[in-house]
Amino acid sequence: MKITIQDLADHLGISKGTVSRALRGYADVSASTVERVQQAAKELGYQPSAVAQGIKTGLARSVGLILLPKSRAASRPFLMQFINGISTSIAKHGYTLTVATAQSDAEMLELHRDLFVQRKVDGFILPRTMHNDPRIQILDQLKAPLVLYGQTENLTQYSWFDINQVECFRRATTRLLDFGHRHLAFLGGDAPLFYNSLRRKGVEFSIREFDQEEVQLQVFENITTVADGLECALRLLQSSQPPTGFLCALDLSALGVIRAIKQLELIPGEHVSVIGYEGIPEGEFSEPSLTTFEVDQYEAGFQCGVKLMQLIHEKGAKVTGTLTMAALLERDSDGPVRFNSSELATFIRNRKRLLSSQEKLHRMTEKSLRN
Amino acid sequence: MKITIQDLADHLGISKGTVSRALRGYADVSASTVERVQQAAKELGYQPSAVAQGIKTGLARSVGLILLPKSRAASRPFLMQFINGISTSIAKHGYTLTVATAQSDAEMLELHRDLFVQRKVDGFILPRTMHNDPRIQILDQLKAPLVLYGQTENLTQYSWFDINQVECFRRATTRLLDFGHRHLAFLGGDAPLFYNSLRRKGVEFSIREFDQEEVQLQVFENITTVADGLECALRLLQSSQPPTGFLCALDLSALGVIRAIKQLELIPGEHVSVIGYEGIPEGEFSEPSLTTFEVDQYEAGFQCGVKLMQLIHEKGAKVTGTLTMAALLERDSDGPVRFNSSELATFIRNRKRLLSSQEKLHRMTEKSLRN
DNA sequence: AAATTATCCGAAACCGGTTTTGGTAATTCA
DNA sequence: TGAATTACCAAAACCGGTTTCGGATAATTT
Repeated sequence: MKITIQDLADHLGISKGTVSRALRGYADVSASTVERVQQAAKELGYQPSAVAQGIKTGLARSVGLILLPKSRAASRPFLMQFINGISTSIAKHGYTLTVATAQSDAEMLELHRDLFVQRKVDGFILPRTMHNDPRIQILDQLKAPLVLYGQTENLTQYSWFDINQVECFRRATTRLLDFGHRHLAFLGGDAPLFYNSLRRKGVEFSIREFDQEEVQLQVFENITTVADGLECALRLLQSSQPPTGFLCALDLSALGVIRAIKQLELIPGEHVSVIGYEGIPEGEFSEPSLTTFEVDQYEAGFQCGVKLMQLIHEKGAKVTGTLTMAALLERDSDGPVRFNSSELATFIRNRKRLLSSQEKLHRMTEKSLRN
Repeated sequence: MKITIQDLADHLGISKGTVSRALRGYADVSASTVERVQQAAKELGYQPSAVAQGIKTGLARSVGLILLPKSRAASRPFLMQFINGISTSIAKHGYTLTVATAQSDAEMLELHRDLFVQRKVDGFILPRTMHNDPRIQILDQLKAPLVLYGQTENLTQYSWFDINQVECFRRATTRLLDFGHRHLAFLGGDAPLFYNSLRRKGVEFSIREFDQEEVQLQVFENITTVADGLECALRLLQSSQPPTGFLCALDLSALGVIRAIKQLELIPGEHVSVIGYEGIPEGEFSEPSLTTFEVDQYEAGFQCGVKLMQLIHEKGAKVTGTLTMAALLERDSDGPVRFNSSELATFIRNRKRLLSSQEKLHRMTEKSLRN
């Protein structure tokens, strides 16, 4: 069915070795033969089998990307763009992307090992780096080329690409401080992931830089969903010293904070400020729209692909690290401080009393109407 | 570096053929030898090279999925789950998923051909089926196994999986009709894609079923973004016969319609009803939240993978088609009709006059304040 | 005890390419 | 004109597996 190099050689009346050398561009083939072979290959639609090529070269011409979908409902809005970036950059080298998913951490490690040992991939891109990432340890043993999307403890040993998240959160925090906010809360994300400590570092750095003892910061971790953010903010806002500004490691938790603010009949961006990170599409449609950092996932994928190709192809290639910035989307969920923390606390208490008395009144009215 | 079958054979003092037969489970190997080989393979961490295996078996043990990201901003929130479904089902057969992206239709076709001819994949999953899908024509020539995610003209020739979108839109339409709406608009999506005609068919089917001449339906196509939906709805609502119910082929356009309604100072779900399709996360956070159909992309991917494995492995396997339902998420963007179309037109006209006079007043006040 | 059959495994062919080796014919040089 | 290159290509080895073939040994049957 499929045409092989032998078919092509027979058709031309030459040996398959010559066909191969002609197509690979060896010098010891006459120009006319090269021409004839290329012509015939095009006519017959011959393309060498990547599988057969791989056996001699030892390369599968594929890079691995292993995903860990937390739940069946999890959405990664920009996975498409990340994949697009990787695929676009590696396609230049005739590479394709092998994607697999694991349901647990253990399975994920096993998958990395198996894919490389079975020579299904020549290297890996590791997204969502963790502290002392176990994937790195395993791949190191196997001497598998890898590129990190994110940072880790030892940045000189591996190639990596990342957004300068320290700088992003420094800017976000300074922005709130400039707005006059003095009571801040940082809602961190997945604690084991490396990004979390970077984002917190940015917040702390900005506050230290601000050089004022009057700034209060409360730090929380593992606030990863809308529900988490909602619950956490609701609790904080009803405390005696509520924060007037929220710095959220994730857009999702920021959306939860906005919900909490509205649930307390306050206006996000006026009474309480919120800044997120990632630029998920929901942020544009929430009310108010979410101030956040927009991450270019295409670029991230592209750069990771480029770095991996270097590692695989350039003999003795140096590992490289790259930091870029994300764009701040100044939208409507933050602004100049209206109340300081104590005033806000009082406001919320009174508002609450008002609300409950309104409700009481409402219930009484309903009752009297029924009678 | 990497251990080969020959290394393992030497280590055991037997021939590599026997090692292979032992591991492949041939009957003509003694139980004790099988045991010894398996034991040694585990100890030395031997796993056969998929590349080398593929050359004899003719299989790459990979399935292809080629994506076409419309723009660098495009988000596919559930791609992760679709991939997860595919990967999970094919992993049972030792298969992995090869993902590539194309920037144009022509490049997409070329990629399908190349990946199969180069034997990088053994078959394809084709998402987003089109009318007379050119991918099918090309892959048919190559006799490449394929599974459609979506339907097409000839459903008996290929395996496919799809949501019963006709039924979904029949239900959505009947729901609006039951709510008392009589002037409806259908905002279709990408015209060349097959889903579009199915969704419209569902709307038309429901109206015919309703058996009432009084129902008015306006149909539009290529309304694929929030901006499209906004613009289209704004125009329709300010016409002399505005629809009171919008059926949107895509959640994104439905979000645009909601924006348009709010922009005219109307209340979505009260003055005008909107129903979407897909269940994107933004729909949950919009105000009001969007009534829509939730599509299980994991299940879709899983089923496509299962069907493709059947085609590749079961000799003379029959092609199969499967239809399932999506769940209706009854949220707040639709409800009982409040005004009929004429009343709504009057209401919008008056509201507009009111708004502009308010604005005039506002400007006068500002002017007098400045003086 | 001889003949037959089963069991087990080594040797070799094969898959579709790449790369090395070696030989012939044509060309260049002295 | 003869020797030394050079240009070109066929043949063969190789990559790491799978599968076929055939032979040696052991077990069973007659």
